[in-house]
Amino acid sequence: MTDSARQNGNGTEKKQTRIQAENQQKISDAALETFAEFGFRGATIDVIASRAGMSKPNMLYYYRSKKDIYLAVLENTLKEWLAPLAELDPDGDPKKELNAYIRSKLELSRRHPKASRLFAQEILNGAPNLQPVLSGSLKDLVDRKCAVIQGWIDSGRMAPIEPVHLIFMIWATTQHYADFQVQIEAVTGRPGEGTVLAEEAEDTLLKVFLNGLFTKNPESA
Amino acid sequence: MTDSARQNGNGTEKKQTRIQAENQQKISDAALETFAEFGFRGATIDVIASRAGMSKPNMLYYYRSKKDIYLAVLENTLKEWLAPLAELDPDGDPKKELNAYIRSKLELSRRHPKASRLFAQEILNGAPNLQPVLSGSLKDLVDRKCAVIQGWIDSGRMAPIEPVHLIFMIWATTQHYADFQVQIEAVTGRPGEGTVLAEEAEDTLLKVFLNGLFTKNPESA
DNA sequence: GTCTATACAATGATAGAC
DNA sequence: GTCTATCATTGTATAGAC
Repeated sequence: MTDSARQNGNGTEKKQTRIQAENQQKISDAALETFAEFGFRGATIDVIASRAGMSKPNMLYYYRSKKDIYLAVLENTLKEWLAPLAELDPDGDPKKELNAYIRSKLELSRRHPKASRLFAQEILNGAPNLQPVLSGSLKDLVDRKCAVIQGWIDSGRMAPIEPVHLIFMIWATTQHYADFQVQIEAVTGRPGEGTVLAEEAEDTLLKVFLNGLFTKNPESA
Repeated sequence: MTDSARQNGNGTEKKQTRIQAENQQKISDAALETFAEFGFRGATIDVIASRAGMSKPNMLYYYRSKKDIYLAVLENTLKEWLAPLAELDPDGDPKKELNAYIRSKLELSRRHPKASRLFAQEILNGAPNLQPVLSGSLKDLVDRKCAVIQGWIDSGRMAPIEPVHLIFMIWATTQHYADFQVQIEAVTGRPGEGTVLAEEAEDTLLKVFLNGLFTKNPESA
């Protein structure tokens, strides 16, 4: 099958490959949507093919199996999902750095809510495919950034909280607008406005986090 | 079938009913665990019956269908899940009230993580069974509590944030420890310690929220 | 590359003996 | 109440024509 996409002697390999790429993209989009909604086991290749606008066997011409499709979309979205945290700069101003991190995470949640829900499903399922990443490169990254935050705390530049729990707080609050979009729209009575609501949340999130972390001489709890 | 549980002339109806109740409990526990992990479509009655320690037909003697089991566990956990918010007392001290709310939500997440994950699955699936509740009684409750919080803000007793987003922030941060338990354990390198980690989070959560909301004259963001 | 037809396994649910 | 056996349906994947 990869062969048929390659056997083309006149230098127009790109043309063949483009059709393939377009279909793979359609499949990826449909698969992301479906896996994000129902998880790996709940999603069916039938529904994915239907949403991708092609027949089931044709879809399986591009990916051997349901699992192959799943792993492809999971990996596709993995890099960009972990990217923002890496930007936290030890030499920057703590308040500006955290402000930027919260904003970029919230924007990611707004722009790629399905990716967020896909990860949520994978984690809820016990992270059978992501475990190595979570306890490997992600843990390493988090450890490093916790050290950065701890450094800011030790030099008295922010409130003394537990860095790792602050990171979890930021993940939770930002991803919430993607993962629980349906609930948020229902509770606010604003169906279809998930993206707008996530935008409107930015003010409150930043106020609470930044005021909470960077106010001098807080009253004792 | 309900008949056979009732036809018992000697007043020991409780004895019959107890067996039934015990089995229903076993099924509920197994179903909660399974639906929380795989969602409605991903969970199989085979796995549920196996985890409940009984045969598939026997389980279906207690509940007609997979959907019946699902709706039962969903409803079972619904009331207690929505309870804490109702306690927010307009006449109480804002800081104490929010402190108590955050603590009770976090405790709920710690004590019933599977219930939390069950709701997460239902929401991710598009809340096909909870929609009426979300946009009905839950919306009403949230609306009322938002008014309470807005009252506190208007009287200058807490920082001017958007009440509904504050509520979402609290839901997100507390439920995160249940819903993403696998990730949290992996990232911290402390497998099996999800409950402990949620306990340890309390300090940081309360510091950020209370300092963020109740500090006078915050620096501007 | 795309389709129809189909093999084969998994799943939800029931029948009927005990 | 509980079991074994079974059935209808759905779901994954492949065969093979075009």
